[in-house]
Amino acid sequence: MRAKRVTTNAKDQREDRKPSAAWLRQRLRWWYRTHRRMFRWRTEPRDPYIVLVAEVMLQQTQVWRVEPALERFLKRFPTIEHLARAARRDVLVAWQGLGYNRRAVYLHECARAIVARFGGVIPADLAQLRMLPGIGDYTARAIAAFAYGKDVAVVDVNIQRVLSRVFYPLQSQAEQLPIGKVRRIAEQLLPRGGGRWWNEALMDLGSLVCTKRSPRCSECPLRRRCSSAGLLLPAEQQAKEEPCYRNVPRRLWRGRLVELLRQRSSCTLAEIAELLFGSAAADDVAWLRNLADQMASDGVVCRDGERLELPP
DNA sequence: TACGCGTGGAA
DNA sequence: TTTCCAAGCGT
Repeated sequence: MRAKRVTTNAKDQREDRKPSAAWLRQRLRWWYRTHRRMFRWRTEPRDPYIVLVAEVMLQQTQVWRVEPALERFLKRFPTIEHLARAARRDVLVAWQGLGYNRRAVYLHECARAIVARFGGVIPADLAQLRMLPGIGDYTARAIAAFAYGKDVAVVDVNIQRVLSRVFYPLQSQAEQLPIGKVRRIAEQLLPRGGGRWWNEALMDLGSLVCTKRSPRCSECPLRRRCSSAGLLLPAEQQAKEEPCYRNVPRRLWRGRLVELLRQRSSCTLAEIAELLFGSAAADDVAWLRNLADQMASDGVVCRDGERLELPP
């Protein structure tokens, strides 16, 4: 008769499930061979410019939305030199449908900085990448690993979620370990020479299987050693309030304003207030002027007196 | 550190 | 219909 394992508490029992790095690498490499996703930014040989544009587009944005936008964008701006030379307005027009229009401004300035400072060669060095506008910790690591095959641990929200769940027993689908803790784990796990495939595999697993809501644990290659397999329950939602005007969140007004200026070359504040609010009352124009000024400081619009347009 | 920043399909 | 969410970044 087999003696029952003696455990002091439930947590210790879960700790036993933690997989070794070797096991994880073997399982994930096997899974990745048959389940990896192919994208324009993953075609070989890797083009760092395509990786850069794609990674900026992918910030907080789903793949299905980025794929067609990236094709349009690359047709319009085939090289980093084309992008650097372009008018800001054309970059914002090409950004249509992606949202977070400030990213287009950052990407444009990023391209200009790379042409000016690095002769148009996108850096492979993390510190140099981090100094560029719109390139944060994630994107710098993504470019180093995916474009140049550097052995750096990439931690996006997908990888953070996968590693959090695998190494710690989580009961809510919303829970995850702090980013710093996850990065330490990720750096320990990263196989030599695995900068590309390992990070992509973890990311694909998080996107396809270890999803935030309704994770497909039964299809997961890591389920036998995952601390959270079978534990995850839906998170209780808690919406937070956004600053609104006329019952519409401020950033929606920002989006509508940029979209309006994509269609028309130039408008007065009063015309825009009429189009957006159906009213050009003094309060509405004043509120719009304030909005436009902040957007101008973000670089997504250009205000000349009472006229508003996309920046040249 | 917490907040503001777009979009539109899915739940 | 409403709510939630998706390869983050800068301030």
